Amino acid sequence: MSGGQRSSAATTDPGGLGFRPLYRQVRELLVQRIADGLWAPGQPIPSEPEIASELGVSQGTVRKALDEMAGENLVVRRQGRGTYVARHDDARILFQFFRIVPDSGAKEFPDSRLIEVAGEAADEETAAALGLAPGAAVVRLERVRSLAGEVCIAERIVVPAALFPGIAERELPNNLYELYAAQFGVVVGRASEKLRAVAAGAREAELLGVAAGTPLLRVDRTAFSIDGKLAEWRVSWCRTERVHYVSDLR
Amino acid sequence: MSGGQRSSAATTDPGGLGFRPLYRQVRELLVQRIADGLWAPGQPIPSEPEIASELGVSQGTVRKALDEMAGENLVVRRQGRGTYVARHDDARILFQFFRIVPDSGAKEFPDSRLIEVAGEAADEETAAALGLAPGAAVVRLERVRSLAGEVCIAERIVVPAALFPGIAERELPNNLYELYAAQFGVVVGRASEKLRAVAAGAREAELLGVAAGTPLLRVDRTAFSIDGKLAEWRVSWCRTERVHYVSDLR
DNA sequence: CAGTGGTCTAGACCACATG
DNA sequence: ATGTGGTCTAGACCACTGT
Repeated sequence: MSGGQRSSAATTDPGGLGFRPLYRQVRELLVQRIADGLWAPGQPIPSEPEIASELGVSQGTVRKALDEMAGENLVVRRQGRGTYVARHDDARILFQFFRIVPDSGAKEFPDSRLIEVAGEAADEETAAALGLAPGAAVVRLERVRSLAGEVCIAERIVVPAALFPGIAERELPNNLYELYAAQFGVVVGRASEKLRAVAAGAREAELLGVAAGTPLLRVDRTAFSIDGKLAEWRVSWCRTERVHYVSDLR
Repeated sequence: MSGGQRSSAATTDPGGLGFRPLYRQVRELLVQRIADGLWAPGQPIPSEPEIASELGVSQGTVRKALDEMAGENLVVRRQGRGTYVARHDDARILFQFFRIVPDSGAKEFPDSRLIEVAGEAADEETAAALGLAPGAAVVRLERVRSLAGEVCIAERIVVPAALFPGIAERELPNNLYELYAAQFGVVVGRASEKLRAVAAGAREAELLGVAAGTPLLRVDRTAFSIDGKLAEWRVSWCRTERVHYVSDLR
């Protein structure tokens, strides 16, 4: 095995169908260990040489797998220290999942005031959004969020009860994704948002203290765990007189 | 020079200040060649071994530079064929810079109807947005765009006249970024958007055929060329009854 | 077939963090 | 001093695309 490629499942693909590089197989294995909670958020994982010898591949292959994972914010690499499983701490949420920013001033984590939390059966729209059967058990949560001391977001969050057993009876923190990961092993890895301008309805107008009909930014988010499960449906209505939503195109 | 690191400007940094890896220096050089138009959009660049021997570095280092550039959509790599300078064709614009999508149905390139184009002096707001001195020469362009046959976007675009000499006298295509690159050597590499919900003013209401006061999604875009120059300021007002803006968080 | 980018390995040295 | 990740090199082989 001096230079040259190992003969493994990855090489020679006479069928012509899928060809999976070795480093992707390694990546999948490592992601699985995080998804399974074998390596916990905030903790260091074994060093590159350790993983390489354990799996019988070269350090370069492990490196490539970890580099991809770092690019997806699954791990954090710190030169001289080690590679750590990423945490959903406030800083990360702010950077990765929270796009609403005061017009003048830096990003900050919004305060939350809980309005209601209730277990219920999914109606048709909810079931479709979460990929569940109509009538499946879900937990709905409503809250109002403030930025720079001003109420500006009304939020309705719905999650499958099956993924978060007993969540309705819990104390709910401001940062929900950290709770999902730490208490339920559901690590949110990506989300997709759809934005629209809408007129405030009676409910939103009341919660936000604006006149009905006021233009609001409606943000419709679907969040996925790192192993691909649909984890959350969230709709936010936001007053954008003094804040805006940022989107970087690159 | 058998294995081990070359002794170059990159190694040994006793000052402790900036340390620039070799592959970043290579990357900068290659980006410059694209920005200077030495390698034109759509054309293949020399192969990895050619570049490596020209610059006296290993192929792996060139590869790492090109991989970064591919990640920023500056080049496109095609296995078995070569590496090409990325073009601002419709498909890329749609993928990278156009986020408004019909509620049901796939992404499509919007039609444009030009309303007005005029050279003028930058007012204070425009100057601030484009990083120019107030009174600097700019070109303003207004148009209305349709998706799936329905008028849904009113757009005001302002560019510095200095970067685009004579643009006001030209025929203006639907895809402006391709024109910027091909005719003026301004390659747009990234953009930043700020989104708000606003009530339609008289002007937008007229252009879009809605009642004044209708909630509209206002998208405020600042676009930068790959060498970092502020290239365009664009404000779009969008009806979002049947379309929405997508934003992927990952 | 030859040429391109893509993967994999092995080994050396550098920068960084900690003891 | 030791161990971590980061850079750089050299070389082999694989997958893909053309001739």
